[in-house]
Amino acid sequence: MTEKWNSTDIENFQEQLLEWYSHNQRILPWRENQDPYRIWVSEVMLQQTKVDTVIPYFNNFMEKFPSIKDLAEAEEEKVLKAWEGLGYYSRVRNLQHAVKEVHEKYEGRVPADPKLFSSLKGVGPYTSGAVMSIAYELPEPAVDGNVMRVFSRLLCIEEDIGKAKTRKTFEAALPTFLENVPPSQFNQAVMELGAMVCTPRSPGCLLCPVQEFCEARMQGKEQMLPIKEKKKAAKAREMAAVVLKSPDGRFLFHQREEKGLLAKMWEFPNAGTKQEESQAEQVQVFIHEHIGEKAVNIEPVQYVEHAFSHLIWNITVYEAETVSTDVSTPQEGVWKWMTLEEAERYAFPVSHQKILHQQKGEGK
DNA sequence: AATCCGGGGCC
DNA sequence: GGCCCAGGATT
Repeated sequence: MTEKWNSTDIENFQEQLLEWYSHNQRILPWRENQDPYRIWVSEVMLQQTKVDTVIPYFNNFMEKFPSIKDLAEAEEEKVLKAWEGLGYYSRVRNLQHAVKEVHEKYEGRVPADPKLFSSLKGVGPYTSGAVMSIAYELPEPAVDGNVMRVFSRLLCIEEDIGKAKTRKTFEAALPTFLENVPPSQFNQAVMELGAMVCTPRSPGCLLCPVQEFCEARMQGKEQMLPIKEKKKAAKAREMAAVVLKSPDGRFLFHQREEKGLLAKMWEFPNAGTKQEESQAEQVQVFIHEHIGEKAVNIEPVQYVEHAFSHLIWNITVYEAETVSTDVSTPQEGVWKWMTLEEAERYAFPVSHQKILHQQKGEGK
């Protein structure tokens, strides 16, 4: 792959890239220092998530959980709440699990050893390489989407970057490039280049500090790379959710299971509905089975459309009232009667935040 | 190796 | 509506 590169090429490439990075890098909160904990948190937040989205979450998270110890000792509910709206919620549950391990086994110090660090929950090849190189200056490759895009063009690598195996091709090419440079600067420079210049659509080759080294550019193929297979379209699912209100102004909420979609997030009672049958009747049955108590004034009040990557929820929201103040909760699962104010302490997926907002009169 | 797991912003 | 994003765990 790199047979065309002699050591002088490598040096010139490194110098031009690092020179560019030193003047063009964005000022980001996790670049203030090389605190391994801060770098780690930022890298987990940045998984499949854009920098602009992460910044406010990162600042808030650091305010609430400034150190390994703080996060290790925090209540899970509070941690999940700090992640509310970011998505991929297992990231933060895995992060807290791993941080507890660091707190207990390593005296609160992030191990400066790729093998040990990689063994922690939620730390894969990318995150390990990123934290080890950025925080500890270890010459580890950190191959993410940016790196694969930049190097697929640079070296004209035509493997499908959607395949799991392809990452290894890039990891194999990188060690040469990591010689005799500060690993933290080099890895971040490649990612910054991918984010700012060597972008997915219409790459800014004319502004690129290493355009003269780019094999794809020489062959006029920069628009064709990287190769990535297309994904299937999302499937729609009809749902009904119930805003069930008791006479004393509390609402029934449910916590989702420990595994699967939106694990451990809170929500209004809801279920998938069949299109062949009357949805209002299905809601009636659902309430009866779960509450076992008569509900009155059942009526549709809102329609929520929510798209995930691979799934679309079309939720019709119903309001209903229980007759008695002496309300019970269903046998199975975790349920809670709360006022809307109390519910604010818990983490809800965006789809159900839309319902909450409507109920608070912030709707539309 | 393929699938699951969120949400937002861009075209 | 499709695509992409500083990916990892599970099957």
